[in-house]
Amino acid sequence: MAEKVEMLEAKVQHMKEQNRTLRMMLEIMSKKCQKLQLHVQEMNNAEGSNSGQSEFSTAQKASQIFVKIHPNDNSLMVKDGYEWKKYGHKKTTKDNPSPRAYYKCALAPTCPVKKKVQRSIQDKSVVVATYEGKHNHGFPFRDLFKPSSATPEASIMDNDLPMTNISNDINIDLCLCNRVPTDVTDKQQKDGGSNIKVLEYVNSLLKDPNFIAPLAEAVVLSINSQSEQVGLNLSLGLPQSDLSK
DNA sequence: CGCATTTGACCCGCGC
DNA sequence: GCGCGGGTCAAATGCG
Repeated sequence: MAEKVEMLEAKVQHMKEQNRTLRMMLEIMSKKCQKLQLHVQEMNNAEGSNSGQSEFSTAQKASQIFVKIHPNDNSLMVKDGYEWKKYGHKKTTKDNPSPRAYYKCALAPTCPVKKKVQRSIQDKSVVVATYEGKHNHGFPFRDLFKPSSATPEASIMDNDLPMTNISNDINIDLCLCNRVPTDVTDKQQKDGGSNIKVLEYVNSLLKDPNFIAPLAEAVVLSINSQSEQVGLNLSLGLPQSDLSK
């Protein structure tokens, strides 16, 4: 009996820790969201003074992400949580001798989103994924956090999305789920030991699917509920996902 | 057998 | 008008 009570207490303690971590993350996300709102306001003001310019549309603009892969990996597959159907391939292109693959979003037959994937001409261990269009369906959370969808070697390093300057931190934080523990960036190394411990703890939590899926959903819903006030819709570090539909 | 991937052919826009 | 190159289609192929 006493053992059971101890076990339950331990569980409660564990849940409390998880809760605290979740709250911390939500707090951080809220702060970032506030920064984002400020930046959007600045952008809107700037656009207003630029009356002659055409309207900015993220749906029309192609965005790029850079994904580090294993140098021997020739698959040109970029795991970003969505399902993609390959519909074309080019052995070489004029500006880049590496093969290029063409993908369509396979999650919805009517989804217009396309993706081009090609190795970077500068760094062969990096592939450049170019996204065009906007998803007209929700984001597949389960697929994103399925172990099989997180390529060990692949980690999103940087992106050139329209929101890069203002929400890069958000992207990097949430993309940790795609990282292996050994994949420590320079930035993380500079942060010192305490951050590494936090990272280890976060990694242990990230291995628990029962924790991950509700966490991600809660975080994104929280952000989006705030973002709706300024007409924004954030993604999990991914280009132009549409979570609210 | 069904589905995903591969790959050569074809289409179309653009520059000369 | 022609050639080139990027993008797409669809038959062939491979795999579970």
